[in-house]
Amino acid sequence: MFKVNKLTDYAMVLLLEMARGSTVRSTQHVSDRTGIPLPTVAKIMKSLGKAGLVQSQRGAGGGYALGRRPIEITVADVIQAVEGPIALTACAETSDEHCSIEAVCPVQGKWNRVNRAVRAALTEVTLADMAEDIPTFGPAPRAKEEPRAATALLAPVK
Amino acid sequence: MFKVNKLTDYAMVLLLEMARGSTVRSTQHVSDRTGIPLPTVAKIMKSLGKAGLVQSQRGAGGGYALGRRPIEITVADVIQAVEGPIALTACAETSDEHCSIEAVCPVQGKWNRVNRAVRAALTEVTLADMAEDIPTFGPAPRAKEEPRAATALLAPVK
DNA sequence: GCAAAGCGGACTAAAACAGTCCTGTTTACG
DNA sequence: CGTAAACAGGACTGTTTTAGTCCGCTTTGC
Ligand code: SF4
Ligand code: SF4
Repeated sequence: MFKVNKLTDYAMVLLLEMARGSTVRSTQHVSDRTGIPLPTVAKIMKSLGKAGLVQSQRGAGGGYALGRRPIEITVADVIQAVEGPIALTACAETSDEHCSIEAVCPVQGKWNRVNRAVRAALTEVTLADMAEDIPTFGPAPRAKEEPRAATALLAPVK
Repeated sequence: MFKVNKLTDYAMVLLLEMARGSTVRSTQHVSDRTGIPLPTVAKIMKSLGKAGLVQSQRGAGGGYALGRRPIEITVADVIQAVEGPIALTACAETSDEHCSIEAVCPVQGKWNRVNRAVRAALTEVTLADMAEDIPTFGPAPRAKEEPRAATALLAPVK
């Protein structure tokens, strides 16, 4: 089953939610909106932050906002932020690992072509593409009543 | 670390080795040639066999040969044979799984575009492409002296 | 008939992942 | 200036996947 990490998938959900406005949102808020558990949201946000995909505002009333415009964030960026380098095999040029056969393997480097093709495919699609006609989030938040009083107050924009 | 299964990688090595001639080879032989442990080779061959990528010949002097021409075997084929369907997310069209957010997730289906792009990239590269100027295998077999007496005798071709 | 080889599937150890938690730092605001 | 909200960083743990092995059965050439 060739697939992306579940956390990567979630990261995309979070980013898409955040793409709906440029206000700063707390992890709590985003968690409620998406249904993804709070600690998990926090963890993912940290990864995204390090990669610069989101900006953080610390302190009371703080939270996260997109680090750059949706059209400048590619799926490849998200994967790399959460999972690390995209390297289909241990011997790929983008990898830092090594395989046990590496010394004698005649396939050495042959995967690079595939690797590049996949990366190109992942770089083609941006957050903006995926955000197209996504209306609002699901059938409304989860349980707890809308908890955005605090954050709404200091929404920097709009 | 976005990567393919190690077994998939090995599968490619095996197929590439087999692409060098149309004779039937035993798993033992292929194992010696590639340095991949015998039981592992056997396991991979079974997967490849089910997918039709290799043909098997049972009984004494039996073994495996490619199931079709190298140009007709794509990287996507190999991945699917070993790992199962290529479905980047649980909600992808090619997936048979389901995710916990699926009901309320507005991203639903948005990954299909990415999924298709990746599959296309993987389908573009064939075994023939990867086999280009691969001379012989490594610095010679492993330890044990060349053990191909038996199989060489009944090589159907060439 | 015997031995070589594949077939199917069960099993286990090791690694990766998903999720949680805790301790510390920054910052708004009363 | 104290308090509480919120992020930062990292350790930890239970679960799931993966990689690798093994065994008993079937097929087939000699
Ligand atoms: S050296 Fe060969 S076996 Fe090892 S990762 Fe590269 S292609 Fe795969
Ligand atoms: S429904 Fe949403 S969270 Fe679930 S797999 Fe699809 S995109 Fe990911």
